Amino acid sequence: MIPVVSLDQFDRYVDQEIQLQGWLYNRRSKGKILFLILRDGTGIVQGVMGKKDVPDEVFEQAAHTPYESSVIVRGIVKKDKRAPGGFELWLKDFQVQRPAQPDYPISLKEHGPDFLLSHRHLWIRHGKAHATLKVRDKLIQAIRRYFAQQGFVNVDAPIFTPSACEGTTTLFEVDYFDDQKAYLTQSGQLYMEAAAMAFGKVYCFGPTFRAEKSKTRRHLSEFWMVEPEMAYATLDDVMDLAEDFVYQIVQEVLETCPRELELLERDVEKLKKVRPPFPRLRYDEAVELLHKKGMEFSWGDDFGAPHETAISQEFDKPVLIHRYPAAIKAFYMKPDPQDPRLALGVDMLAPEGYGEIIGGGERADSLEFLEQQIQKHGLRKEDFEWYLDLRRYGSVPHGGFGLGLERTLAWICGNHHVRECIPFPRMMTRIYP
RNA sequence: UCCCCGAUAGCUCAAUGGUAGAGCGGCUGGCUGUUAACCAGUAGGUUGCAGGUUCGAGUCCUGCUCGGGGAGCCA
Repeated sequence: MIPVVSLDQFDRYVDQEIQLQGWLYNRRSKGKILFLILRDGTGIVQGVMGKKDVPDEVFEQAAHTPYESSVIVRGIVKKDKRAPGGFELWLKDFQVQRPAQPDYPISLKEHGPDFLLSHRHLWIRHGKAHATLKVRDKLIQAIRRYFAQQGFVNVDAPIFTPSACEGTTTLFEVDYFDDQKAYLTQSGQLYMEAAAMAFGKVYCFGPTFRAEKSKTRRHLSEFWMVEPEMAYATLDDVMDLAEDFVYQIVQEVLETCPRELELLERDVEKLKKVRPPFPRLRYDEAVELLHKKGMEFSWGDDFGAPHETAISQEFDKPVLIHRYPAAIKAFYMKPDPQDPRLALGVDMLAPEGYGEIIGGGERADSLEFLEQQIQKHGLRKEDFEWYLDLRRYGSVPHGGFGLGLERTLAWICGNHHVRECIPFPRMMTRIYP
C-alpha cells in the first residue's frame, strides 16, 4: 500500500514511494523530461517525469494537462539541493482527477489589484496571498494561546447590538428585530466589561463592522478584533498587558512561520527587535515630538495618519501613546485624576508606518460620571442601563484594549494592504466574491 | 463626502491627432535539469459608456460608470 503523504511531511519519506493528492501548479517542458510543479495546500514541489519512466500516454497527458487540474501522482521523494523546498518527487504515475479548463485566469506573472480581488477565491492558492493566510492562522492560534495561558476566559460578544457604541454614522443597520433597529457590532468592549465583572479576566475575538467611507490600505468594512478586559486593572496594567501580548504573539509567529515570512520577503530582523520595554509617550510628549519634527499640530486634536507615521518612525518598536485629551476619546474613558482634561486611554502604533493596531485604556468606574457622559454625548440612557448596572453593583477599576487582527497581520507580514490579510475582504467597493 | 490617478487582447502594459502593438497566458510544434525556462509558429480587439471638436480621435474637450491611492474617521 503506497501511503498518501502531504508535502509538509516529505522529510519523513525520503527515497520512499508515496502518493500526492493535489493540483498542477505550473509546468516546464524540456522535451523528453517534464518538470511538473505540484501543490497540495501544505506546500509546493517539483515533480520530475522522464519520458522513459512512464507509459507514453501518461507522459503525453502530463505534458498537456491544464494548470490547476486536480491530480493524484505517485513517485519517489528525493532530497535535492537544487529544489527550493529541498525535495523533488520523481514521478512514476500521473492521474488527472478532474481536468481544469485551459483558461485558468491567474498566472505567475504580475496582476493588478482589481483583477486579483475579483479572483480572490483563486488568488488564495498562490504565493504571498497563500502565505499571508497561513500566518494569519498561526497568529490567531498565538493570540488564543496567550490569553489562555494568562488565565483569560473567552467570552464572545454578540454581533447584533441594539445601540451604537459611539455615534451611529459608522454602523451597519439591520432591519429584522421587532420594534427597534439593530446594528452589526463595531466593538465587543461594553460586553467585555460585563464579562470581566463576572470572570475577572476575559477576552472576545470576532468580526466587527464599520460602515466608514474609508478607502485606504488600512481599512476594511469587516475586520477581526480581539478585545481583552480585566477587572481590578489600571491604565498601567493595560499597557503592560498590551506590551507583553504583542511581544509574545510576534515571537510565536517568528518561530512558527519562518518559511512564510521568507516567501513574503519580510525583514524578520525588524520583528526580532520587538521586545519589551516599548516606548511609552504621554500625548503631551507626542505632540512635542511632532513639533520638534517641524510638523504643525495643535494640542487637543487627534493624530491623523501622517502624524502617526511620523511618531512611529522615531522608534524601531511599537510605541504606546497614553493620556489623550478627553474630548477626543470615547464617553466611557476614565478621566486622569492628575488632570481631568485627559483620559486614561492608550493607543499602540505599529512600526514602519502601519498605524494604530491597539486602542484601549482604563474605563470610567463611577456611576455619576458615566451618567453625565451619556447625557453630554447625547446618548439614550435607557440603552445603557445594563452598562450602568455594572457600576451600581460592585464597580471596580478595570480596563482593556482592542487589537485589530488584519492591521497587526499586515505589519507582521510586511503587506502593503490589509485587504490581503483577510481571506475574503469586505470593503466599501467590494462584496464579491 | 472631498482631493489626486487610472481604464487599450484573458493578464501586465506600449502606441507625436494619421494602418491597433509587445511580453506573458492559450493552442500547435521543438528541446533530458528546467527554476516566472527557452525557441518557432498561430489564434485573439466595439481602445469602460455617451456626447463633442476635427478631413481624421486610443490620443483633445464635457459628462457618466467602475477601479486605485489618499484625507476625514478609525483598529
